[in-house]
Amino acid sequence: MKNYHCNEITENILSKEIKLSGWVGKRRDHGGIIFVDLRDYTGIVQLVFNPEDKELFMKAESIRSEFVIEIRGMVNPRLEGTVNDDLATGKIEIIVSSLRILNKSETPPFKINDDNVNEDQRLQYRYLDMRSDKMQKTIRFRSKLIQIIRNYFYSKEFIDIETPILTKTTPEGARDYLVPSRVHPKEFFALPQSPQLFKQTLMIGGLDKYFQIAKCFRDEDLRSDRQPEFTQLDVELSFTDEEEIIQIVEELFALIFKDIMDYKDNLNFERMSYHDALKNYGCDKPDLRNPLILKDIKELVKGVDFKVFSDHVNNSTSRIAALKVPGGISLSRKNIDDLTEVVKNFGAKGLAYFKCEDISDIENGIASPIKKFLNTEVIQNILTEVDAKNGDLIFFSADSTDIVNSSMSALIKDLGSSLNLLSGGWKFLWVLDYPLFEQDSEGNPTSIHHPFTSPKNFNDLSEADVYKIPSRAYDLILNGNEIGGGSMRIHSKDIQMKVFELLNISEEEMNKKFGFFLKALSFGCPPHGGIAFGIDRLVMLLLELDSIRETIAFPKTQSSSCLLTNAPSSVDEKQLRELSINTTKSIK
RNA sequence: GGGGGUGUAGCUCAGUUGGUUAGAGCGCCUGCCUGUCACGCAGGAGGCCGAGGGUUCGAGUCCCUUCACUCCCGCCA
Repeated sequence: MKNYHCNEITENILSKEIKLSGWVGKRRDHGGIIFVDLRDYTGIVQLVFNPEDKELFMKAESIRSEFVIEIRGMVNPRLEGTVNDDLATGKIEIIVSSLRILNKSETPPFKINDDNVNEDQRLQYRYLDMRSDKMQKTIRFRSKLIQIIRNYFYSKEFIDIETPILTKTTPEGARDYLVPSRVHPKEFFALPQSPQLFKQTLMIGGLDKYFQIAKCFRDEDLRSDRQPEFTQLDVELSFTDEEEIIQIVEELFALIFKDIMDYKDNLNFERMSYHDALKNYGCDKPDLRNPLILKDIKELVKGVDFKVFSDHVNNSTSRIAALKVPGGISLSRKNIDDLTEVVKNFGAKGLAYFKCEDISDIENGIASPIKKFLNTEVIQNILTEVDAKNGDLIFFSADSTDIVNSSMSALIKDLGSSLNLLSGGWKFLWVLDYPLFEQDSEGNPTSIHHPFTSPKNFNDLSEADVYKIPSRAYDLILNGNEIGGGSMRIHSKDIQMKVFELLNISEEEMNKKFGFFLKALSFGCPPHGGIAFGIDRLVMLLLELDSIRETIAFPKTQSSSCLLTNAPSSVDEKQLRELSINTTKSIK
């Protein structure tokens, strides 16, 4: 006899005897008749226990929530007036003839599909949480996504290669998770932050088209979209260029959206330079669904005797920007105070604004706490620059370029969602023309992507201003979230050494850390490039989930612990001795 | 490393200016109930108020320390 799933029980198999197994969702005992909602991952079906069979009925009285049962019974149409339209199987029910209790269950700490349970409870009892419709849907979606990705790359004759999890520590970048070597006292493996050097080495090894669904590890602080171990789609090709990689990726996303997103329209991939992204949106991952854009007004406030502006007018590392919010006049004092807190988070000192009540009358029609510092001509020029209309609110930010950009992009993001300004569904954006380097907090050059990214032209490396050297990097942004990034790589040892040199890495240091790779580059490395995507974050975006933890079966909490297993945990002295390890902090 | 929020029954929460025996809904247990599907009715059990310290005649409530969870900044080549 076939073992059915709950959603397979339909009016097509009426009066047929079937076998069904699953979990008890809910028992409704009416004394003379018992109803049980039987649940599996496909849905719920109602079982009916009648009192004629005394033994069966008594057994049914003993079952409780989350018992695992197997039943045999007859599929019956429901009596008139007892049809449940809220249930997919609400037109039928199963008259049970035999019941096997396959396993009992403790009373669960929370109901399976209760969506009002705190996350720490759900993580502690992840196996119960997983029985919920939402988790089932997410985890199965993730599996299908990975299946599509694998099939796509296999069909394009890419090969799937596993790279090591125990590998060599990579300096710079994120902190590594370290694994002590027992055989080599005082030496450590590191878990990979990404398979970057291995995949490039594969190219040198003549494995032209590589992909991997790779686990990566970074020992940094967590966020709602960041986990210490995560899964990356990693791709690398030889004898290729940016356009080919972009085309491969766009084709993949077209397939994903068609197959599992139920999306009929053609996807539209826009392109924007890094420079334009920062200028218009203050960040390199703009959300194109958001209509708000920044305008530079430094030139317009040159002669203004107002310290907030004048401090930055002649500073080349400062920016003065205006942000017009159409209809923003309706924002209350409280709203604006809250937004001020948002920008203060990013180091901004405050948030000045104009309320445009009547732009034809600058004397009386513009309300602003900073109006007294500005003459009519300056105000008029600003209104013209942002193309203000009556009812608009204009925010101002003046500070170092970094602070203006980060605070104003946060403001744009906040206003976009709080004022419901987002429109247009799925917006993909390629950000191109990144510089090779940016300045770190100590004023030294650091790679925007990673030090293996190729400069646009090799002789660009002799450019006097290192921050102007263009690179061959590209990022893919979806609705304001970075989902993938890649580049054409350096394939010449000399260029690679030159880039290390510009990053102030001594020859001795580069040989110690990357010697194996520099040597490999010298043995006929083909031109190559690739890209990588964060799978967890992609699932989160596609399913519009609040946190990356929802996409991972067994995620870590914000303090990088696992509530299910209580990892990490202390270890025996004996284990430590074997590894030649002394701990410096006492165990809590 | 820094800032914000939360922590009271199994779950989700309320708890006033410090003042008798700390509450509710759901869940759980017992009994009754033959058409429910948020079943109904009656009764019942269940609390180191996250932990430690302090102020006070008296602390869930005030103060200090600490832990856990969470959001954000830094960080994440």
